Amino acid sequence: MKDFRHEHRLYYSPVEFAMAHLGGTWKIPILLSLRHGPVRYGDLKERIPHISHKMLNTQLRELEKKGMITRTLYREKPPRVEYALTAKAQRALPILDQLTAYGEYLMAAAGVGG
Amino acid sequence: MKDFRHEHRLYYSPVEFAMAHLGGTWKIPILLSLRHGPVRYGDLKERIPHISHKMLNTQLRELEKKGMITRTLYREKPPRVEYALTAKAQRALPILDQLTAYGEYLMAAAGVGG
DNA sequence: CTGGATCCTGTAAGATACTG
DNA sequence: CAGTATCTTACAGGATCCAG
Repeated sequence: MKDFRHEHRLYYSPVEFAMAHLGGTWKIPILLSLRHGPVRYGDLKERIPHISHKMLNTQLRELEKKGMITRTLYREKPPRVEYALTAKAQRALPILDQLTAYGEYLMAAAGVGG
Repeated sequence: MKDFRHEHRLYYSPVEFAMAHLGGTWKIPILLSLRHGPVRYGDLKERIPHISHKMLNTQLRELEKKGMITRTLYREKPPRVEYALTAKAQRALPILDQLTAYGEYLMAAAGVGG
């Protein structure tokens, strides 16, 4: 596999490119929280325990920029904003489910979380 | 999902636990390089472009500690060390293949790497 | 309600040089 | 050949305050 650049960053493999879209602490929880349809900012914040204000915003901006989610502003008062998965992100859902299952397997193997 | 601790670290979900075993820049390339059988340190270093001496060692130690790989020392001269996947890690291979495929899809969607 | 800006800390990760 | 130690830089992520 040949290296390639994208948005000023160097990648070494397709997996690394995929991880740039899914990796880190928060991207997967956010994507999973959107799997059943659009969710607004405040609800997202409630659904994802421990996420800080800043990280939720940062990650939403990144996911939007990468074309994984859409942002829709409804000009009401107070304003409402809804986030939703794009087709690109929906294609990742089966993998995320497998990652969840694998994580549960690892937890059992490590004897935690029971 | 209830939070849990493991090895002094706090996790919020099974996915996050799985990502601790697979995430970062180098763990997946290392695991994929071991998929067809044991590989020695030097060969591993050659097979994984751009990885530094230090990162290879650090990640190998981490993977070993997490029970994802085994380390076998052969007391020859010069000494030989072989790394191999454990059953736990082998269970991740299908997911890594899907991540590769998804990465290729994302690359095509982004118009890179062709 | 939604979002941005700033400051601060811990960890990831590269470069380099050294050891059995 | 395989591995360690040290130094340094970049970024992830938290706390807090400000704004449309």
